[in-house]
Amino acid sequence: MTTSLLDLDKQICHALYSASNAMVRAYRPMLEPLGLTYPQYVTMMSLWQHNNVSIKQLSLHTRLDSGTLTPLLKRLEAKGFLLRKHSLEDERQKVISLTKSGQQLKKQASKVPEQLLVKTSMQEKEALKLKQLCEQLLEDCT
Amino acid sequence: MTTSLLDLDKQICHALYSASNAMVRAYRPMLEPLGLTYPQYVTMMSLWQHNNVSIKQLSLHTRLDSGTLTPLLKRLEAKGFLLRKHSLEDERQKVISLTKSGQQLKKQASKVPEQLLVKTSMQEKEALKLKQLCEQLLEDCT
DNA sequence: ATAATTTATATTGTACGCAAACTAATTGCG
DNA sequence: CGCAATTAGTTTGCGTACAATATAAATTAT
Repeated sequence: MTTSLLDLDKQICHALYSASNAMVRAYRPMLEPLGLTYPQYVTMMSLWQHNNVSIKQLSLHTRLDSGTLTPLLKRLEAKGFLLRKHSLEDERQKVISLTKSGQQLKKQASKVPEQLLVKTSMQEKEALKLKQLCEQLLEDCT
Repeated sequence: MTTSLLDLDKQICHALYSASNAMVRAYRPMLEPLGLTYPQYVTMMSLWQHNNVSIKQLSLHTRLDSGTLTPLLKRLEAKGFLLRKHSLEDERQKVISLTKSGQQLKKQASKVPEQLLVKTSMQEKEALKLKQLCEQLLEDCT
């Protein structure tokens, strides 16, 4: 049993992959009361910042692609959190707009970030470093 | 449009999630010639280190759960990279063992880590920091 | 203006990720 | 010993993730 670059325990990407999955898992019990999955929560966060946007804009901001967003948005619409109207200026586009219910959900969601932080032993400085490194990797992979 | 903890651009987890997805995407063209997806590549890396293991052991090392591994291993078996024999000592267990072809694949795979590194602007020190932070988060979420 | 190209979104098919429920083998305990 | 509890792996069902393909509207180039 020799040692090599392929050793799983040396792989940065495997650590990243596992951490991302673990993070999504940690969110689940907090998001379930809101009726959201993690990607749906990301989408709602985007819409709470910028309402009445096209799917393209939403895709750029959330980094979820349109093939993922189309069915995801249908599910959020089915839950009554948003509407998918087609744009009048450009018939190709759809305009995604929050319903009252979707807007109100933000209040409940506002407790989620702190709930998660409690779980974490990470200092703020470290956390910011992690974010910066992820963004750098993201940049390189794009 | 006010500012809040829920702003997507402030979210560490969103950066992590996006980076992980981007990383898997970046691997794809390198793994496709080997006939592997990223989780399959992770599994093969584990087996190149420790052959003839149970699914439980594989699950602990790869951090993929058994519900994911069962069908994934069937696909790797269908591709001729491994065998799923049942254990003689404990009839509940399966022993996963690489075929000749699965062992030989390691040679081709050995070029993958460097190919990916080339894409990256990250210094080795930074990369190790990223790995360490991911492992810390993983620990906290577990 | 009409054709060619580009753009926005939707659809399809394959492969995870994982909770939950299930099956079968093994262990532990009274 | 015998049965309850545990353990290993499988199955099911839902929701992504994403390449590839399709469709329709808008833009551009001729």
